[in-house]
Amino acid sequence: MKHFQRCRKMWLASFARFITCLIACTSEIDRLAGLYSRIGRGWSTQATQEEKSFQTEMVVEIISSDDESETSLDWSSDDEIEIFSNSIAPFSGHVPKFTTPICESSSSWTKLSNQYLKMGFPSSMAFQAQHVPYLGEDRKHEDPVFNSILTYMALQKLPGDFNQTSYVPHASESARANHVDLFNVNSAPKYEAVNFSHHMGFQYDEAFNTKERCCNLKTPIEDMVDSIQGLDEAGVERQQKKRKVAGPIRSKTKTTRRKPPVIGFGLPRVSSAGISLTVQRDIPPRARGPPYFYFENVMRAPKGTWETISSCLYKIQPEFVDSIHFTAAARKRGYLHNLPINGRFEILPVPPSTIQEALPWTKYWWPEWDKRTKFNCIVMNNGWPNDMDGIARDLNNSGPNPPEHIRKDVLRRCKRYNYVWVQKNKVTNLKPREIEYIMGYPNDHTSLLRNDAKRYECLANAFQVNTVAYHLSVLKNLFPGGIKVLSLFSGIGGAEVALHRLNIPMKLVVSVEISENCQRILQSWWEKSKQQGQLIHISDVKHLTYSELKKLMQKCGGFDLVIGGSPCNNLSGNNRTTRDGLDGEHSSCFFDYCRILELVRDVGNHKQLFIRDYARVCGLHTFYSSGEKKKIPS
DNA sequence: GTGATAATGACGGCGGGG
DNA sequence: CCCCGCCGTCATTATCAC
Repeated sequence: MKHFQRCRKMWLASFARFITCLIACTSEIDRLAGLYSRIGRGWSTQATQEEKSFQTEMVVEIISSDDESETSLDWSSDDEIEIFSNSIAPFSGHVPKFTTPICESSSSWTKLSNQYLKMGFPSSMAFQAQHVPYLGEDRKHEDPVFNSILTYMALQKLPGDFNQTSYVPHASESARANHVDLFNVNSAPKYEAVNFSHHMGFQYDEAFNTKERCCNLKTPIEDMVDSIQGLDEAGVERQQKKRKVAGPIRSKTKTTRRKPPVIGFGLPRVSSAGISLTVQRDIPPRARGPPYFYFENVMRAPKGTWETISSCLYKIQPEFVDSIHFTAAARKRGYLHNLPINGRFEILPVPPSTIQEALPWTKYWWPEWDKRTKFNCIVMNNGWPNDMDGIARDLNNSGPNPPEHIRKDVLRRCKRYNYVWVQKNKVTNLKPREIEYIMGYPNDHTSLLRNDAKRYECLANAFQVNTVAYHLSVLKNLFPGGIKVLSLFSGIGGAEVALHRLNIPMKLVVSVEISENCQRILQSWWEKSKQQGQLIHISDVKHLTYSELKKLMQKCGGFDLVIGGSPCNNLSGNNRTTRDGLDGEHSSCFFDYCRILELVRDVGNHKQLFIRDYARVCGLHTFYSSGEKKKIPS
């Protein structure tokens, strides 16, 4: 098996290289065509109908895991797709000459700026264009400038929170040497370039399509490889050889059960175009919506955690999704919900899918031996100056070709803290606005916090908007007139931003969030994005008692969606001191989520509540200690 | 008190090798 | 099947300067 896996990897890598060549041609044509056609007609304020329908067509549903009985679910998983995407070289490797870093304090108009002005770009943008490191004598590489300007234009014309005013660098950011912060690139949509993963998914699946295979993640990877074997006969020969040595693969899979992959029920960029697949998901009748619910938490929780979560939430199987399929950073999370899973679509614009697309200016100092194309999970600890200086010291002391052990150590630290290259041999961590961009939030969403550490904390605890929006997109047709949301553990409002990006009107949002900073951020965004509905803040889930909730629901007429990701502090692998599982101080709020969800459902259905219902929901856990017991009607 | 800086492993999945 | 090393992880806490 291991021989075969190695062989499979090699084969997939070679196939990826083939596709890369193919795409290098097609995407360049597409890109240029798109670029110049947009120059002609300008940017549309929103995605065109064609773009929308194309996106919709790309949506198919794929079964992600084996259909075993719920008693023998195995929540651990691996990611076959990642192997595929990671086998691709990060970028071409051609690094244009860039000798003089362009200083942000430069105020003179360059010839190029004037050219852009003549083309009709606003002066502010033309001015910013000269701050891009592509400029200089090597004029072959000015396309990225164009792209940046165009994305900025799209940004300016996007509705709602994406048409913020121009970015003025803070003093601290200005001091960030050589890091040319092409302001709105950070929050810019990515219309201009054909998304690589997107293409990969399309082409990859096309290969299946031509073989008339059902592209189904339930299909063993061996079959997938078989189905595209025609493209690489040599690979098949190698595979067959290995098989002879290693023995029949399928007989082995009977004894060693394949774990479900780290992807959910169909992902847009790893699915096939034009193949309609449906998913039969077993949701017990008593769990069906409305009201709908959506729960999120870390995938790599201590053993048994997701079994407990599932058993408390109607034994529905969670879908495990890595946001790496939606943006440039990994974020392995479990999502448990009773939403429909057919008819999902991605929100536009799609975010950049690689580091190089998200932060293009880092390419120039990016050493060829750093093969990263994706960030690891965005966490609170982003490294510290001493560590970054240490990397520079190590590399400077080791000459132009650092030895293997130095490279390995540097790479390990870069991966751990998501460092990016901003000078020769110099790295720095991601800045808050860059994280906002990758996480799918509007520019400066958290900027009212002056403390960067607090911003990092808020963002590390937030939803990845594109991923969540993909799941919530099915609500668009269900609630055309607007939706009433109970948002538990709202944080910085990932769910709200996602709904807004989906253009689903929020008639009412009751946000339960204990952090005042997060409340302020959500309130600020709510006003800034000119929401028409009502936003109510509640400070703590513990305050949302039966009587309070009943009062609330009588006033508003019930909720359509209960959404939230309970605190992960005691579940995260990063926690070295208090990783206590669901019994932990913070993570036990999960049981409050269950309690409130059940209340919403029962009050909404005008059911009479019994103590045994609470006991069922809460187990023998925290609920009875919160003083609520006395208020339970008997 | 606040903010910046810096240091602190364990756990579980995974894959290679015997 | 087991062992072992590698890898990644919505974090917490002590210390110091202001």
